[in-house]
Amino acid sequence: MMKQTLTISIQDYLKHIYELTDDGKPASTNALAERLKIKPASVTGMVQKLASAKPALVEYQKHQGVTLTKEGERAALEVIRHHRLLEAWLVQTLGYSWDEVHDEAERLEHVISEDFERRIAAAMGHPLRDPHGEPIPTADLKMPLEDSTPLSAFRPNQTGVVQSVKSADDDLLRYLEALGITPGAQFEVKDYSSYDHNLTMKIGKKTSVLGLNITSKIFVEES
Amino acid sequence: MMKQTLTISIQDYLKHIYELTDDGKPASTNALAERLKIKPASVTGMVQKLASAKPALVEYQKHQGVTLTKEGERAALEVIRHHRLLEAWLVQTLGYSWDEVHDEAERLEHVISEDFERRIAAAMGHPLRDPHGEPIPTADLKMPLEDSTPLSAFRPNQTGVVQSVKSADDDLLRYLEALGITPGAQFEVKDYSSYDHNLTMKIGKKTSVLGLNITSKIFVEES
DNA sequence: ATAATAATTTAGGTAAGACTAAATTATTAT
DNA sequence: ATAATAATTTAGTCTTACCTAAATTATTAT
Ligand SMILES: [Mn+2]
Ligand SMILES: [Mn+2]
Ligand SMILES: [Mn+2]
Ligand SMILES: [Mn+2]
Repeated sequence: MMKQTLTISIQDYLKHIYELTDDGKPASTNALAERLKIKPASVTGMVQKLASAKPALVEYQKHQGVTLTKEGERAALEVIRHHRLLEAWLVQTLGYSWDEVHDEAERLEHVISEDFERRIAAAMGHPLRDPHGEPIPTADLKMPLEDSTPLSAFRPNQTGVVQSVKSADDDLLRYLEALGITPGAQFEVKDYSSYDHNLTMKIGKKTSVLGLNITSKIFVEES
Repeated sequence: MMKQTLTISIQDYLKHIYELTDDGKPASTNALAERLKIKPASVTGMVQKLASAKPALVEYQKHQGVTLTKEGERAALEVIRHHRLLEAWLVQTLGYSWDEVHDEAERLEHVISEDFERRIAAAMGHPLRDPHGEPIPTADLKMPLEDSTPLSAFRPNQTGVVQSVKSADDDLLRYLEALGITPGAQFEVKDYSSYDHNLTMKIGKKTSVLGLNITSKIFVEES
């Protein structure tokens, strides 16, 4: 159980690898590069380093992409817990809106102490989700099981509740908020177009037509 | 008016140069190195860089030490404002004690946004001093004038009020708190020893004898 | 005024983490 | 099965910010 502090860069790599391997498949060099906004060549270099670190943080084989080791996953969950707790805290105590919190949390996540983490978690009563509806890893670094499907899989007459919005795009978040699409919102699917995959949805009194680009980022529970 | 973000290292150099030049005299290479906990040779290198930056951040001549330019001073005050607002914020909203806040603020000061700065300042009602009694630079980056003298200059029968404690040593801070020596505390000097410069002080019901090492770090106003 | 000492600077190196350009390997379409 | 294309890796640079060792300059004591 090594407690050596990982660099901010490494923390970001691990966090993004965690998110990219959510589907069980290894994260590709290019996908990681795009997420991290750096060049693929740089990713290869770092990934090789992480794979040969004292306790290896990732599993890596040339051209096969990367996955996290147990150690790497722990470190990733630590960063994700920081990030999501911070987002919740910024909203709850400083009046940030859900489209403003991500960038601030992105920088704070790497520098807060474990003590700070504990204090904000306790101050908020140990919240289970961040402002976007994403689950917050527990203090012992277990990621709560998710039970939600992408809205894009829904079809007319199905109803449900919005659980989370997986996006850090502040324009999109403001747009969705204006439509009433935020965690907890109830909706009914009214129409579906097989050509462009548009979904017509009723939320409250509003009816909105959403493209696949959006519906694939909204996760919901059927009801 | 350049808004290019300075590196964390540079921000720390400027902050420490500000504090070291408080007395009007330039900061020496060695003094800076000690504060920054790096080697003097490294300080020389950085200081040369800061002096020849696009808008120069410091004034520097070989063997003469450094002082801040207007630009450098602005940047230093920005960091110091962050630091002190953060310390106040940590105490007021998360229950930190005055001996716990410094290290946390030391890391956060470099990554919070101007928006975050504004929000915590407003949430606290724009406090004038940090938990150690140090003045917080205003939003337009003016350092409030200080009107306090070191306790070490006091002699028997003089009375006063503690204004600030200039120390980041958490052991010392806890010790002083136990003696009742915190900002706002009233005291009377009972005795002075010219041999060791010890001062015997009465604070509330407690009487304590403090050495020069401590009395030179406590700043007070006579009353 | 000199010599010893202290402070500072120069020179040369290292480690992180990025980049570009070129080479290699995989995948896809013909 | 080949050829074209896409993804990935290698090799070599660059910048930042440190370091050590050696040289230089300043200060202090004799
Ligand atoms: Mn986020
Ligand atoms: Mn980050
Ligand atoms: Mn402080
Ligand atoms: Mn700092």
